[in-house]
Amino acid sequence: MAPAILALQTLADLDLSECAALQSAISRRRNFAPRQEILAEGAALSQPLLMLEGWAYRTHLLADGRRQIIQFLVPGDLIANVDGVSAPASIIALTELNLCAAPAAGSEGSGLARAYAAMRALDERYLFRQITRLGRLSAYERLVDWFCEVHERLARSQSCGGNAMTLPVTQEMMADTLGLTNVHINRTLQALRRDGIIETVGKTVRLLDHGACQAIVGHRVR
Amino acid sequence: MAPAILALQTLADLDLSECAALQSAISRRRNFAPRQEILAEGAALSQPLLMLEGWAYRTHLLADGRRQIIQFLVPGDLIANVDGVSAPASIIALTELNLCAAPAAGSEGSGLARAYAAMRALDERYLFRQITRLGRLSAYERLVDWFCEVHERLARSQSCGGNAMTLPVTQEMMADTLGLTNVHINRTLQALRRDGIIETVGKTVRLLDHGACQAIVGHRVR
DNA sequence: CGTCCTTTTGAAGAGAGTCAAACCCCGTGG
DNA sequence: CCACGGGGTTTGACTCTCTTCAAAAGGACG
Repeated sequence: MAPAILALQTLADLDLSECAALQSAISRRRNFAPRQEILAEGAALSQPLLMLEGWAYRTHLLADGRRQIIQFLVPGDLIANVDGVSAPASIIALTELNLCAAPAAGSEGSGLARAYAAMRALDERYLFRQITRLGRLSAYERLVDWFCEVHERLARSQSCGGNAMTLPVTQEMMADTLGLTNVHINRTLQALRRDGIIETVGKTVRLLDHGACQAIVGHRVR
Repeated sequence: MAPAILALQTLADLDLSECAALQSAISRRRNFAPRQEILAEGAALSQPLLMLEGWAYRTHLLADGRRQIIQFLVPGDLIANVDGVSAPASIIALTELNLCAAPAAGSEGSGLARAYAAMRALDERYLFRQITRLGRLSAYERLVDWFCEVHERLARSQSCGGNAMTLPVTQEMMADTLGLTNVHINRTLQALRRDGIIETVGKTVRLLDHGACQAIVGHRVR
């Protein structure tokens, strides 16, 4: 089963015709190479897209070269559109990736409509979380919180095995995501390894002590 | 004309019946006192709301007392809901305020539907901007950028005269919005006054040199 | 095996935080 | 009318997290 369908099914039950519509859309998927721009800032998008496989990221560039990565997009994520409104940030493929047009939701209360709505609500929740992370967490806490979030999102499409996940993300990109420098990311990762919070093998990160993560981040009141 | 209607009209043309529906909703508005909670984090919201008058803010609290203000809500802003999904952050009235249920949009391409969609897109754009602000701007730049954004949003409902606007916001709240401390906000405001960027009289702020603001913030690539 | 990207390390510096106290404004009540 | 109180603002001195700059080391790949 495609990761994207798995992710949507965790949000609402999809009936057979909806799964068929998804499969049909998937059969008309588009492929992107790493570093390829999926959507330019300021461009219009004629239809919502659904991430199928691979990673992308949404980013803002400042004229002096500073970059802020707004969020990463993983399988199951939606790229919403509003007719006549231009994209507020560009989206760039991080890995080889596939996406397709998100099939129409049908009637208001349909499973697909509910799944889309839930996914959009989740998306907003993650944006709020990113704001809190940047505004009020220390570097150490930002990394832990971010790892937890990424794990949660990958788990939704079963794209990670247990507590281990493979992140196609350089330390410089983590820095641009978390509002830090690559140097400081590097040092903070060392601290996390030293403290037995994570274990890294190449690009694979294992969250060793999920309880400790919750404790660190978990002063976040639900 | 109600500020909220003015704001929506800047986003899409509304026909007479839509204005009437808005007026009717406004006649059934609800009033909130300062500091009153409009929506608790984790609570469900049965219908979307429309801000009519006054200010509110959306906020996250951490268990150790740290606070992040996600965004301010001003007249014309929508508070979206998704059935069965709980609110990701609480909303609190900052001033005496009025809001009402957002009237149903009618058919897909109606003026009201387009206005709502455009407002939601704007909202997302401001969230992205807040992320970039927190992640990549200095304290000085954050304040300038934030003042520009607030001005733009108030102007939409004609809630500010020219370049002057009255912000019912303490320096401590600015700090919790911009990821800084109240002490540092205070010192940075002094720098802005010294540099002739802003002028303050009580809670009223005047943006003196809109060009300079654009230049400071304007390395933001459109 | 050389090249390019990424990670790692060191030393020094700056921006923002912390703590504590004074000051100011403004509404309240004696 | 003025002392009182309380939130908000301002100031000073000191600290610390994170940045900057530069260079070395590691790894993947043609």
